[in-house]
Amino acid sequence: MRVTLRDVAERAGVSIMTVSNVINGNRARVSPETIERVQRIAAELGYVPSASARSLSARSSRLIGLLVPAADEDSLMISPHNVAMVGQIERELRRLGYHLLLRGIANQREVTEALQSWSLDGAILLGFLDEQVDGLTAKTVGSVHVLAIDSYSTNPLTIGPRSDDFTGARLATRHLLDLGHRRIVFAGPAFTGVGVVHERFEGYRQAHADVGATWDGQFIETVNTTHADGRELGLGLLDRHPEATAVFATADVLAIGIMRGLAESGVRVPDDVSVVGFDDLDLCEYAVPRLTTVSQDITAKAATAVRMLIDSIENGARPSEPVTITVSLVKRESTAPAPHQ
Amino acid sequence: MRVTLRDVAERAGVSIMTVSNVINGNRARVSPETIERVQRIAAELGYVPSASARSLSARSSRLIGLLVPAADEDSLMISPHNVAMVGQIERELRRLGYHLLLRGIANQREVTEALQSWSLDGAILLGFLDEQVDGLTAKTVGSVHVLAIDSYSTNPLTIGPRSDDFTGARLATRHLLDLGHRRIVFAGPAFTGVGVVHERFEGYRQAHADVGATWDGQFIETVNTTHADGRELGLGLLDRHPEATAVFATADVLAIGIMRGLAESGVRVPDDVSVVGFDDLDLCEYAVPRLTTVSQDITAKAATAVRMLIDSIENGARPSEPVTITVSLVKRESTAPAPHQ
DNA sequence: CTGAAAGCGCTTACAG
DNA sequence: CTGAAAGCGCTTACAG
Repeated sequence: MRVTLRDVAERAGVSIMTVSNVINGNRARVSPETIERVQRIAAELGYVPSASARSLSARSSRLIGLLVPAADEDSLMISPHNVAMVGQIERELRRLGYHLLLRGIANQREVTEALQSWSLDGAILLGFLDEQVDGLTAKTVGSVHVLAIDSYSTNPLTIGPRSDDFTGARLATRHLLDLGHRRIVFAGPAFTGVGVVHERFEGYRQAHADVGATWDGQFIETVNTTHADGRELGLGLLDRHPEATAVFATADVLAIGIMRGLAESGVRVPDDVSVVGFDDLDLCEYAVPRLTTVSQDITAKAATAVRMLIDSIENGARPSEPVTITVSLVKRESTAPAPHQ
Repeated sequence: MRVTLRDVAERAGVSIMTVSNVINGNRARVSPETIERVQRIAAELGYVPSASARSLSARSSRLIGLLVPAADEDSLMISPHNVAMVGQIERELRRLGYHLLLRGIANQREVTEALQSWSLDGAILLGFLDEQVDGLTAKTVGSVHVLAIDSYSTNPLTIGPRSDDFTGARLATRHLLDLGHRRIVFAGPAFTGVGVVHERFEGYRQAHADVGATWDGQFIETVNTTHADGRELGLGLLDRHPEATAVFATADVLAIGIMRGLAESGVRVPDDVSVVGFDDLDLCEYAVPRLTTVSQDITAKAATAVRMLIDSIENGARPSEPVTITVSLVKRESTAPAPHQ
């Protein structure tokens, strides 16, 4: 049987309320001797507060949901980049005395269920598309504080942190331009007028403008963010773009696939073609050659997300605008001066 | 304000109990018309049951904890291999109507707190050392059903699934032996007389015995399971073992590091030295050459873990012995016939 | 500094 | 087929 407040109270010869006050650190209300005695007895008995009882009677559950998209019968769709986020988020929440409920979301309707059933104090959306974030309304989220990571949705309910995608792409492209490259392929998934990929594309464009380089729409290659698609692109790259001397890929996995495709078709990286990625996964260090890429500060992003959310929960300070997390360029071995043509 | 059973009951003109029965599918007890009406009204009102109220009054919380080791101020220590496990476990639990609480554990004492505070129905230990698993007693786990994945601890409280490490290593080593290799280095972390690495070592030894090959204790290389340590080993491998023609590494990341070290020191893989890994991470396909490795059936392992745990919870059928998950050898490009010496 | 009462939203026997 | 009562373990005003 579980040890309850009542058990501790009886043993200590005080009321349940007093024990509750001691456990919750409302010390001003209890005499030092009582505090000491109650704490000792609680420890002896191995008392652990019941979180469900707490969340039922108090307004707060100290439970945060981490919602991640999941195709219906599929596993969670956590990208390698987001994996690190999960670990960091858990750590930050634990440090602040919150617990984490990890939940895959197969369809919009599940969001409400996920948020309400455990009376979550808040929730973090990780890896959702902007359209999905747009779809959240006051009705679906209720009174739960929600925050989306890496979202460019303008939904005021979900404002959170995101990496500086624009600057990252601009740095990466500028690095290539500075090395003398003028025919740089942009490789990434299809994009619209808003969102992560769009921002990275704009950064790529801006870098060209920064140095007065012309830029050609021909150089956009739309591919899925997979190693296989990257390899495919790498294999045919110089057939499609004989003048190209560099590639900026919107993800490391993609970039590494491209490097493989290039290698298999006899193109040397970086001697013939330079390649830059985005994310700075561990993978980059393992690749041959080591991949030059844009590094995101995952720890900062996770910590910021948690801080914003908890702030919003505890102080009612809903953020008014997104926080941008700084990125940096990590130069490794996959980029070199443009070859003379 | 939250919609409660009472709200639905009032609107439907029935008692709270009847609504509860309908929501929980105890249909035998309610007339079809009432069921229909209650369901319609619950949907209209957007009723979502309160999980904390449920778990407080019922014996079941339908909450499963996923406990993962975490150094005190550190992020979760989830290996690449275990990442996939998390996603699969969440999916299986969701399919069965359970929720997942993800919790980092910095010290043994936190286990009790984690298990009791949310009245977990059960918990899965992922990535714990056998010694830590050994330390769990009836007192620390209370009445919570617990299961450890990939553990060789003999603790009867934590019996769960684990990959067939012995057979995996045996297959990998046999593959090398069949290719004519007779000087095969075993590279892995330090191990004792029990545990995952020990099992893999025994498999390595057994494979030698299977073909009547002699085996030399000199060939054991103790390294951390990191790319950096692998590279270090690869760099000096032929200095330390001039006769070696192959390496069996207990992890893919390690194997890929070894391949890099070998390449950097001018040794060709697989022409001069063959390398085999363990895990079959996505990484293996990205490596150059693609890594031959032992594949674990992660989906099966996760599904088995969840099935065993839920079975234990719902039917009181505590497993009496561990379930071994089949492994297989995936031949890729990092292994070739032994060179003539 | 300490306590008795009400209530959070549900489920579980027990009646009818 | 349907319901009234008790209780799960806590917290929140409100008294004293």
